[in-house]
Amino acid sequence: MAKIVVSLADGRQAEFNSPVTTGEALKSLLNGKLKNIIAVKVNGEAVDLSHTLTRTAELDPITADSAAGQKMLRHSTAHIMAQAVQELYPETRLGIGPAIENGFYYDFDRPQSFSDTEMEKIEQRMAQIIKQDLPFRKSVISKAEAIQTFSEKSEAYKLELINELDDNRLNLYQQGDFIDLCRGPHIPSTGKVPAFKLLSVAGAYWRGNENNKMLQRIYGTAHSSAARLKQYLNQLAEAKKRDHRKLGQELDLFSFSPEAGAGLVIYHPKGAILRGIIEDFEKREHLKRGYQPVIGPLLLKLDLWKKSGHYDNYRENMYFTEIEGQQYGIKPMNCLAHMLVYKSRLRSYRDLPLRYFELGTVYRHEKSGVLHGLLRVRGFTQDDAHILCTPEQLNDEIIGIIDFVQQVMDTFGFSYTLEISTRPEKSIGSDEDWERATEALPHALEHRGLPYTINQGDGAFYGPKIDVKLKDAIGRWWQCATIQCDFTLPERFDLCYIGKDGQRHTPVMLHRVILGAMERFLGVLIEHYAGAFPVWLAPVQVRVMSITNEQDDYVLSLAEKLIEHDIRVETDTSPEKIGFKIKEARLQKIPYMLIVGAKEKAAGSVAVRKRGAGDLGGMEFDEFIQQIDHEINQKIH
RNA sequence: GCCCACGUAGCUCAGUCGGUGGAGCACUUCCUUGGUAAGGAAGAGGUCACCGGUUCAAAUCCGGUCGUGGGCUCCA
Repeated sequence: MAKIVVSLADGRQAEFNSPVTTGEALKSLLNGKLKNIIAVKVNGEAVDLSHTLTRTAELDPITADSAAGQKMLRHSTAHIMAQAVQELYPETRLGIGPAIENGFYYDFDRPQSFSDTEMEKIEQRMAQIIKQDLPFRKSVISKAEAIQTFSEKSEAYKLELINELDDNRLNLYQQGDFIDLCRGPHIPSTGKVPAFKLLSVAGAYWRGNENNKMLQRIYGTAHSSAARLKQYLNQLAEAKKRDHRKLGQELDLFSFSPEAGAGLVIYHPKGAILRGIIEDFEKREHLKRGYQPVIGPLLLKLDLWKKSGHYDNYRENMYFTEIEGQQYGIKPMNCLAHMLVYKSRLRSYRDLPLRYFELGTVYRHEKSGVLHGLLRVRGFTQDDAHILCTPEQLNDEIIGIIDFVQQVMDTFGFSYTLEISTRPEKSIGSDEDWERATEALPHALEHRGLPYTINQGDGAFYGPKIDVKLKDAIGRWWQCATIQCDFTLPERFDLCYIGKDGQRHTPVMLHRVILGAMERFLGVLIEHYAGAFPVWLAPVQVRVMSITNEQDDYVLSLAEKLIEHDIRVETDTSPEKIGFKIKEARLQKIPYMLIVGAKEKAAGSVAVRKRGAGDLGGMEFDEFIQQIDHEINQKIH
């Protein structure tokens, strides 16, 4: 038999005359030290440390704190949790249990739901299993054997998975008496889990299909050390502090009222100002880029929604009403009125592209369980536009929108991810049009060298789309900007333009939003800045406060001057000590405090305190105005 | 919509075994005029989300409705 040569990337080598496990091979390469290594890549493929090498290979150790290692650690911890659950509650049947970002889950089918005390018991049993240091043993079996094994255990969900697999060689992993169907690889033994915690229990449909049974999903997390776990839990606690729902109340930006209805935002003065600032910014940016403002009605006749396809494809999300026997639909999208603007006269190819912009308020019937602060509501306002252009102009228009998105996101300091969503099952339009549109989108992104992922079957019913997603405080992604191709609606509405050839042609339409919904964007924005808005966005930019009530008149005169400079200002002339006034202004995250006592009043100056920087000392009033104006104009964040 | 949990003063939260509800902050009044993260005192504030049931008696137990939270499904 030929010699087996194993090597590491740094060139270290070892030779063996007979097959060895990867674990043994690594031991001899690393002088017996494996402490943090839980698996290994063999010629690029991740395998267990118990994997047997039969030929020469390059090894790349996977440590517990690497990305791949953490994922494996979490996946193995999911198995340990399943073992604990079945030992404690043998009537429980298994769903699936993968690693996810920052943790893992396992889905269980059990007649009773898991209570808090049961969760604690599960956690304790897991700790015991980890202490026992049971090895994860892999075995490769045939499909028939797998069916036999899981039939004996009455694991119907596992059987369903097995039956759908084409491969006749399946992997089983066993630790103690617990056996699971699993591709692997796993950590060598249960004792290699340094720190874990169960976090929550939630319902989850089997295989993500709402027609299937709802299972109980237990979420948990595992880390390569107790310190890392603690750090992660701290991070979660910190994230909660910047939750926009909490900040929205603390900063008096908005509220919801059960009396008004779920998912309907009540903007308080400061929230309304913030939104207004963003809307003003948006209007200017759109005008700069050749968009024309238009305004459509909130209700349109039902027949129009039938014509557009919304009634057939989007009815369950719409609200309807009746006026003098005539049926109306409340708009869930803004496109219809924009098409009516286009249709109001005959268009020439010389008119195109036409870019209609509207801060359009829409209402959608979202299922009650999905409502979520400002991030998912029933009434919201989109920074919506519809671009009508010739097919030849399509690419440039998409590129223009992508650049627009990039510039706006840079202004707010956001990073984001791009996704292309393709044709869904429920859709209208010809195969040919879908193909054309689906090609145009990646083309534009590639033209700008932007990375993206594909989201199969997640497009709108009328066309494919590019989605821009932003992250909230807890790490959830929310779709904000979206660019959607549409060849269908212009046809349905008989839109046309006269081409160079004197003939009628159908224009192409792009639906697009930049911020998406003002509500959602505000929510993400609040979390992004943790409520400490840059000066240009802050609802209150300056609070002027007196040291003693002797200076109240001076405070009021300063406030007047600031208002003349278009600075948003509040005054504090309460008979409190200055420390108390500062505390209150800090809690409101106001960017600048102007503190004036007898000294400043006499000199006509101000003492400036800046959020994050502290006491800046005395300053001439004009100097302060210059400084804050600069910050506002440059939109410094 | 589905699963689980929760709903007590404007806010954050106590409230034991079923026996007519408390604290801190905020608010009002008074005192205090103090130079960079909480000065002091008094007062007011509640149909314990709502509706129904069990009970001599319900914030507490049960059912329903509304709302909220964590998820699933679905979307900006």
